[in-house]
Amino acid sequence: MSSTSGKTLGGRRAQAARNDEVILEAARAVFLDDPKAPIAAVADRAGVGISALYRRYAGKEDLLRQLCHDGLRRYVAEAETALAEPDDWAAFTGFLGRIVDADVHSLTVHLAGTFTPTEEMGRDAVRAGELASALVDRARASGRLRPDAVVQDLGLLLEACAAVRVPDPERTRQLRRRQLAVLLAGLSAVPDADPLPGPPPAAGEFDWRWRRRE
Amino acid sequence: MSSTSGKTLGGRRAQAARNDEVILEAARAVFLDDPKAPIAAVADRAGVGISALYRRYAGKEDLLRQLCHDGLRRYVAEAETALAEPDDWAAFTGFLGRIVDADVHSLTVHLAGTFTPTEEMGRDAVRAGELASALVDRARASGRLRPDAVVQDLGLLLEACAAVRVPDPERTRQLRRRQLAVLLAGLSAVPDADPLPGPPPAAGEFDWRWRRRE
DNA sequence: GCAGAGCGGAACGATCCGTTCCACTGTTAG
DNA sequence: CTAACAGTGGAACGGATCGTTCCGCTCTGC
Repeated sequence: MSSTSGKTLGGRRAQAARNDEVILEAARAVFLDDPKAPIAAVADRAGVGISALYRRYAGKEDLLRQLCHDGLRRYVAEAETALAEPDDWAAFTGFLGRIVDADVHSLTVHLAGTFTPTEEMGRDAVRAGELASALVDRARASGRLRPDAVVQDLGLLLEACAAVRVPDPERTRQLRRRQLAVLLAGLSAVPDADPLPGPPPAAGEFDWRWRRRE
Repeated sequence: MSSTSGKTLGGRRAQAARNDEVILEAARAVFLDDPKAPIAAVADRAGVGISALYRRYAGKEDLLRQLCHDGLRRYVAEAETALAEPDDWAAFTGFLGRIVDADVHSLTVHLAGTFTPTEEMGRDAVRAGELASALVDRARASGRLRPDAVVQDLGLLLEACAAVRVPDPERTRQLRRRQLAVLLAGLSAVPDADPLPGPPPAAGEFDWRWRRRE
């Protein structure tokens, strides 16, 4: 098609550039469905050969790390968006809705432990925690969130939504929304409610997920 | 020790009888932790050799089937116990608490699809569904359960609790109890509550889990 | 004392999977 | 026009894993 440089490349270069995107998309879909899927499954799904993968990533671990880091960045971005929302409760629920819809939890937590994390990921994880804390604090201060809810309950909530899973992705999204609605109703402040039982989840209690497994 | 027949066997026979129990217990623990653990892990955990396993079960599939069926029977038994409880809401919540504590959900659903089920299991599954329906209907009729909750929401709830998982089993139980409390609060009837979104989970929508995977 | 039930665990064969490697193809610089 | 080569498909390789079998040993029950 067109020539040496400019917006739209033609021929081989364009195909390569498009493959960058196609491969990442396929990897997301495949590893979301099964965190320990073989790398060949990603290639198949993307409709490319295995070489196309290894040209871009040093190995499986590299791809997984990138995918997970993308999820983490998305989490941070959505949290920042939410903090800009004036309504405290809407910020909280809107944030969770978007995270659930985008399946960010599966991208991060379920992939963790399959690779050695970078230091930058550690920093982003800390930042994610801070932002989440801010959102929870605001929601609690607004009086809409029950007083005995803590930040770590977000982890339980997201895990609960991510656990919902049927073959059809769109139906999965609907059912997760329903699950989220139940959980949010359960986390809403109501007068004379029984307090939540047991010691609340503590900071760092879920850190083991990030340590290398296997 | 003692002789040919009687309550307490001594020696080899006794060891064999005890192994029956030890092996089942080890299998439960191992496969609850990882549904596709190798069979050798069960032997190790039980402190026996692999032969001791194969003497009792035709193969891995056989063991998994038995384990799953045990879970199903436990589910049915707990549901029957619950139906005998006069207080409608206590029957409902008590049932769920016991199922969550015993991790029956992991024993059944997470093991399903790894073996070809027997007809008897099919019948037990139907019965389990009927009993669960009865419990939900009673809870809803009592006015304590929100009107737009359906039986299949129990599946989502149990999945959500089973998804909570930390290395320490006792702590896992505590956190699951907390999760259960949130979900039950969310499923409780409150005046002027927003209805749950989306088409509710339908009958048979989760049957695919029981079809053979891999 | 002996037949054999019960057992431990090595060995085997079948997959499965990450990674490497090579032949091929269309593009692009000169 | 053509030589180099970036980009690619996919076969092949080596290692790991796991279910199952098998053999030799022990200790019991008669």
